[in-house]
Amino acid sequence: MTTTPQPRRIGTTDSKSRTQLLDAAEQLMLDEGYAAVTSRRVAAKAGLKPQLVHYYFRTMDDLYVEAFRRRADENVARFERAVAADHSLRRLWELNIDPRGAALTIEFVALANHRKAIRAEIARYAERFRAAQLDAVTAALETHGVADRMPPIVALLLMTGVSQVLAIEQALGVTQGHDATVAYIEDAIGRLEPG
Amino acid sequence: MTTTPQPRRIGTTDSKSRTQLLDAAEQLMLDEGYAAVTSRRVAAKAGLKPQLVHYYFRTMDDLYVEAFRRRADENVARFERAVAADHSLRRLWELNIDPRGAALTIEFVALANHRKAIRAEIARYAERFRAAQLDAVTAALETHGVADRMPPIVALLLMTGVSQVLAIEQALGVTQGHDATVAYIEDAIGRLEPG
DNA sequence: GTCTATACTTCGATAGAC
DNA sequence: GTCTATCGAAGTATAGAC
Repeated sequence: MTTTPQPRRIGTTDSKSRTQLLDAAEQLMLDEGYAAVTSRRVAAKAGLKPQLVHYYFRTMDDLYVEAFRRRADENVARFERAVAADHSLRRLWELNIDPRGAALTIEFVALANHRKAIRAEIARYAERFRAAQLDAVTAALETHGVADRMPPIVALLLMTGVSQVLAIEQALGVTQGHDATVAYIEDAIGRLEPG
Repeated sequence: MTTTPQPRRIGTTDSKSRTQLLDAAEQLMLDEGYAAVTSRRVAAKAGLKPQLVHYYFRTMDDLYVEAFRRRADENVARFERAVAADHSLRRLWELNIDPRGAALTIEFVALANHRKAIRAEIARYAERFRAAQLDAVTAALETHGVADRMPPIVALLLMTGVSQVLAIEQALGVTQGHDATVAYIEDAIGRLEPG
């Protein structure tokens, strides 16, 4: 008994409707969370019929994965452009502390907690992004001659962690100590990179 | 035009069915995410009829808030017991690095992003927990005479951030650099608190 | 390649029986 | 105080018309 490969039943990748559906899905997830990203609501926001969601994306999972991948690719590209232009520790910190998209990240991570397809996709992305960031941090710390005192991967995880917490709490409206923490880190960076 | 106060339509707080529903909701949220916490599925898991959810909790939001509050109260109590028995930096770190409940936290934060009632409840809890932890960190850093080099609130946010990132990535199956980071922090604590 | 008609499942919530 | 019968809306997905 072999598994019959599902007919993909999918339109061209550059279809206008397809792009509209992805845009609508992303906006909905941002505004109301992943539970609001249903075929009916996505279609309504895109001004299309609900059945089209299943034409362009066979299942809702496929839509989620596509939406995530599109955003992830864009993020990696943006990061690489920024770092190529200015590979300082300060620039890296600025990129991390930007809370745009933090809500989107939370939603996708929550989704990943119980959808295998999403989890695999996010893990792949996380590793790709981590590797790119690690290169940048390593180069910076070695330039400043402090890579032996703090391993670059540790610095990176600390930076990632603190910016994530700040973003989450900011969304909740809890901001006690945020300014002090940002100041502390920027002060530390300033000692390595004056000006 | 005054707002008619909704008849609360709620059973006694210590009803057995009520507790079963809360247990089922929590388990479901943990296993499959908040989107799976529907009246029908919660009831099925508790071995009860779906309509009972609306009897004990008028709306689904009320159920979410109740479930969160119950867990939050328990967490705060557990933290205070642990810290009262041993108020070292090491014990605090151990409590934070424990990834149990990280998935639950993600789900609730995701819910909070688009449900006002949940957001308010989580924010209240976050502030309560932050205050309790800050007391402990402050006491520890002052004991070790390093509170002037690193403000306690900064140390706390760094610790919270790093343990949160480790927990999330662990759930995703991404663990590069985790051991090194834990070792780095435990080494730093070890220098302050030998043994 | 694009979209519609349609099937069937599950949702939250209320009214009212016991 | 506890639970059931029932409603209308919304969910995913497929088969097939153009």
